[in-house]
Amino acid sequence: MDHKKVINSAINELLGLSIFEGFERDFVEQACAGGTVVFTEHKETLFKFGESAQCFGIVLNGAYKLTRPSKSGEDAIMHFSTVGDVIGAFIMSHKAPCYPVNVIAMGPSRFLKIPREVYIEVWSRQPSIILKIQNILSLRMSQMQHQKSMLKAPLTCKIALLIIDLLHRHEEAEILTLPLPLTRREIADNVGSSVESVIRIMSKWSKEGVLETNDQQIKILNMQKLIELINDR
Amino acid sequence: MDHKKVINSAINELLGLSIFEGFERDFVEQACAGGTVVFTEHKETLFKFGESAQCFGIVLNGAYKLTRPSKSGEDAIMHFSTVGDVIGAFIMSHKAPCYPVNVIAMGPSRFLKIPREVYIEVWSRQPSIILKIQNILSLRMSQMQHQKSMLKAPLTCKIALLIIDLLHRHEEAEILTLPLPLTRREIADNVGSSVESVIRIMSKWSKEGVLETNDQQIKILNMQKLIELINDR
DNA sequence: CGCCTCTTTGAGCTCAATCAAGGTGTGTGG
DNA sequence: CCACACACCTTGATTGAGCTCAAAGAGGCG
Repeated sequence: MDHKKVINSAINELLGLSIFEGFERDFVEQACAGGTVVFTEHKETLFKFGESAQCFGIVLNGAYKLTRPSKSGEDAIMHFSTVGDVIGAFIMSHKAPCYPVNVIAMGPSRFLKIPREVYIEVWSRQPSIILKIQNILSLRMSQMQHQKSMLKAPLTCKIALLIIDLLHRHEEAEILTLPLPLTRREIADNVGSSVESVIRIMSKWSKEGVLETNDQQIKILNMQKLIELINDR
Repeated sequence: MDHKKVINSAINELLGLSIFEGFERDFVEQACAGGTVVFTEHKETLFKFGESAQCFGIVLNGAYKLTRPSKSGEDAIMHFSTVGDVIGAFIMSHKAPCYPVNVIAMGPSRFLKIPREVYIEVWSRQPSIILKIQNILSLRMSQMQHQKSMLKAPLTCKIALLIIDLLHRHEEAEILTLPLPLTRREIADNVGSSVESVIRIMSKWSKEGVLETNDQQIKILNMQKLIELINDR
């Protein structure tokens, strides 16, 4: 059966991710029972803010942005989820969970979607996996806090921080290209500024040889400079 | 033995808090094994940012602010913890945990301090309690996200949001006084602005009869107005 | 070709930061 | 008991980082 095959290969991918590090294949299969692999194309919405949350899951491929509506026009971006990130698991244990963010694909992406019941019956009974999730949440939290501590810093710092954070998603230190396609608008919506300001700062960096972008792929040339910017003020 | 008595009365208090709602007294006693009740006076530091985290615990009384150092002078305030809030539990399952924030008392406060081993041996083995903690974390997260979505909103909105959030800590809707003493500087450090700006906005509100403050106790007179401010833009 | 998204640049303006100065209340030591 | 330091609050004047508005070029796509 085709469906079965797809799930199996997805599970193989999962075994390589940090969340299931050290788990038996058997358990992972249980944890993904009833799961389906969803393909989303660029800008397609996976979950919608405020809707009843019947599923959670794991990013297999590509990236998603988590946004919240804000009256002032554009939605604010809360977080960028890349491969291996868990989305929606934190709220599965609520009584009547609603998604606290929109989840929108950035480029074509793949997601393993798992029904809430499986969380309740399998995940939430296994302390080791809840703790893994808690670690993911706590990492996300710590990123947000770092950002928050830079509220009074100039915009350059905030953008530099975002770039460094995204770069640190790779295990390997030598990779210098951001793991996801990123528009200036998305950067602005994440750091809470306007597109124009982001553009002004980044074109200055391009001229100075700090980074280069083609087709929304951002490559860092002078990492040291960015780190200095973050620490300086 | 005196120590025993203190702990016992602390456990009685805990049974009334939402985190241990529906738990047996027996389990709560295990969960607090080795715990000590700590008194901290105003401005005293309970935990220090970056230090090895050997303890976590629960606020019994009063309030604490969680801050992060930021090069630009004053520390940024990440969160205000009031009665029943759990501090530090999220990082207990890390390999070599360090406190990600300073924890500083706001007014004389009481805290039940529990050693890390108890977390590892008791808390982390009990899914129901990990889930409770996850809910607390997720609430805190959701507050931060709400704040983040207001990044582009004018300062008035941010302050109004903070006040409403703190007010919602009470179960009872009719209480209109903030549950903790709050200086203008602390408000500024939380929303990421300067003291002077906060003062300008709040004195305007005082004149308009939206709220009144005496001795750092803030009382809301016109809640509706604040809610409008948040929603308007 | 027209439509759309993304990027870019310039000009002007605004909100809130900064700087400066002064007021009040509390604690501390001579 | 007074002098001093310190924390907090207040108000005014000045300034600047970043926002808004406007206009336009560069792909990509049906």
